[in-house]
Amino acid sequence: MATIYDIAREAHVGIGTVSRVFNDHPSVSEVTRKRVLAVASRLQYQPHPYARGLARKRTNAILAIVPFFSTFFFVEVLRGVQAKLSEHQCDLVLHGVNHPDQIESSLHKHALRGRPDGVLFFSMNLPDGLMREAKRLNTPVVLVDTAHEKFDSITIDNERGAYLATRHLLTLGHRRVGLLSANLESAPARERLAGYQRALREAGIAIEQDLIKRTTSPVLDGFTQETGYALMREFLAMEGSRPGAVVVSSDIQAMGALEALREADIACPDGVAIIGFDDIVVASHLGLTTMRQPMFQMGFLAAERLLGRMEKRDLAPLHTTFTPELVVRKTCGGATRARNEHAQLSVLSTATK
Amino acid sequence: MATIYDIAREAHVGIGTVSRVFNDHPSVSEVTRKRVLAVASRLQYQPHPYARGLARKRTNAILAIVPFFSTFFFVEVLRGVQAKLSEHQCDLVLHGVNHPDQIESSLHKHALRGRPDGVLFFSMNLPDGLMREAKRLNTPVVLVDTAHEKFDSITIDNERGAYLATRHLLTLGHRRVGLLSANLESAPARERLAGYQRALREAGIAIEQDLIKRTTSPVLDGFTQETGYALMREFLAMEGSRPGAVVVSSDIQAMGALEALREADIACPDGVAIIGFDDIVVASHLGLTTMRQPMFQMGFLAAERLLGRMEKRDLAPLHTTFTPELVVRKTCGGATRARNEHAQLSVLSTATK
DNA sequence: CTGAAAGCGCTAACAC
DNA sequence: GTGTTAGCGCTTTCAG
Repeated sequence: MATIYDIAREAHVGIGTVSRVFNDHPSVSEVTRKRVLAVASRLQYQPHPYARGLARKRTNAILAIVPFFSTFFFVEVLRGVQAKLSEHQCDLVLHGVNHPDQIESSLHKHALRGRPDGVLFFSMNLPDGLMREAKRLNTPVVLVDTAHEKFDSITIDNERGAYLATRHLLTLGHRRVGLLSANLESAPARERLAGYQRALREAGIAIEQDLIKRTTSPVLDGFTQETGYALMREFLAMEGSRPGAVVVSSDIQAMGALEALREADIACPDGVAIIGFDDIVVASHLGLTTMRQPMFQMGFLAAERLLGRMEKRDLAPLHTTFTPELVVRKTCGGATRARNEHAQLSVLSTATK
Repeated sequence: MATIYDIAREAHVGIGTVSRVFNDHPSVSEVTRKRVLAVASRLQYQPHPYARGLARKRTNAILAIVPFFSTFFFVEVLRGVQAKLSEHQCDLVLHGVNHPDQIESSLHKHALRGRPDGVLFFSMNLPDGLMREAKRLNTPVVLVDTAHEKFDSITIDNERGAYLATRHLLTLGHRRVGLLSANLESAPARERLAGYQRALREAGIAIEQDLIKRTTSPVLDGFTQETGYALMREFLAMEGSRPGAVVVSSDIQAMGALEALREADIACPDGVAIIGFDDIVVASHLGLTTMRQPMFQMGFLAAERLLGRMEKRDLAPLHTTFTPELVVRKTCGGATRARNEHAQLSVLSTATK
């Protein structure tokens, strides 16, 4: 591979000039600039990113730490991240975590060893180790789908999402609506519970504990198809007092719930209506009415914010919350939504605290 | 951040010695080694990967070019890739491609600019541009889920998979088994068709063109839920001559097919049996009997081979084929498979050609 | 505007 | 064994 020396020699200029040309430095005459560029392209010159990184003291790489266990969500977000990053000649290095417990250990070995210019941390509780390292190295971090007061974050308003989901059901005329929750140890699960309760309260409907089913399973905090199935069976076992509609705290659980209904031979919108949360890819295949999270946008914004933070590090952390958007399909009855469901901006608020 | 100079000074040794310590060079006395290590850990020293890369003339990064549109598959494979890579202190940089057409252009801007030590290329036809660049830079490439005679590849034996799927149905007693195919422009679709036909021929069953439904849709080569739905409806419209079982060329299409059945109120194993292909995550949720592709293993092996290739570049390309494995669930009737379905080695063959 | 020179942090010969 | 030195390819003063 050609280096600046090669092209400097052939273009009869100094290496400094070559460097300036490739850094859009203003003080280079148009003629020499062209000459340099010509030689460069003839020699198929490409700046060496590592040499550049060494000299500039940055790597032009951002690290994404993602949970390999929640595929649906993070891949979509990553698309958004890359969309933004590719505008900036920036590499995306991926570090997948297979299990939350494994974070601390795997992180220390790998994570910041590569000295990324910034870090995107997804969906998990920010481990102390990472936090300390990031502070020590002064590496900007933006949190996605999780939060911490000391760092920028992009999150979903779970409370409001569940509130809207519940309201949708109420609007459709349901009075007995249940909540199929997850493990309340998890913050999203708690927030979604709160939204459900608020909607009922506002509608003047008493909250019945029997209509709130939850799990203590630690596996993915209960956000699994299995718990969805099991908890729906509990609802079905209620016989006479069974709810006519159920807010399910995730699409993946909704899949299990739907299976339980199918097994029990209960029609879905008619026997029991169901609304999910997330809008994972298969939701549309299943005709699942659900609350969409604007994943691509979240990723895009996350990358944007990280890039921005790399410039101005000392501003107070910014916290942006997206509101999930209702996507009406078949599992609740009601109108079918128009086909073009994409690309709607749904920012609720960005707050500094 | 501390550098080798800092630690050399404090440990009263030369920088060469420090370097040797961190490269496990044999000729360092145990005492100085310990002293150096002590100082290093006190100063929280971490070798700078870029400086190291510059000096060693390699980046310790491998590039994965993945199709962002076939999420299910590539994330699983990536897990395998990372499992292997993490044994080698090697970064995984991700480049997602949103649409096959976009490869050439997006690649030239981004791909090898980062000078990865190796490239993993997924599921798409190897673009000429990439091929030339890789040859020019002498960067090893291994192909995953796609092949090219000049490069190593890890693929799935689609013909055999479809053959086994069809045989499963025949074993279950079906005589009229249909094939719900995709766009035959795509190699996997053609290979799966071939396997289906071979199974019938071997069983002495005449191949009826009416029992082979396909699409000409260019969208993802027809591997979509929509075509599955549409083609299954064609089968259902056959009335009297309708097949009792259908081999579907992908799980995603099988989802559509199942929906068509549900709509038509036809029971699944009993009215029409269905077998899919891929074993994407949701297959188990749906109780879909299917042919599993050992994705994690494929990724692991791909990384292993790439790492190996980085050592010995000049051997003839190796082509490894995995055979899909039958996973019996509910959509064909028959025995339910044991729960522990993971981690079985299912290599068929590695060939040099 | 442009050339020369001093690093960036580390590896790898090369002497001793 | 260990210190010294010359790069790796590029950026960035500093003169001119």
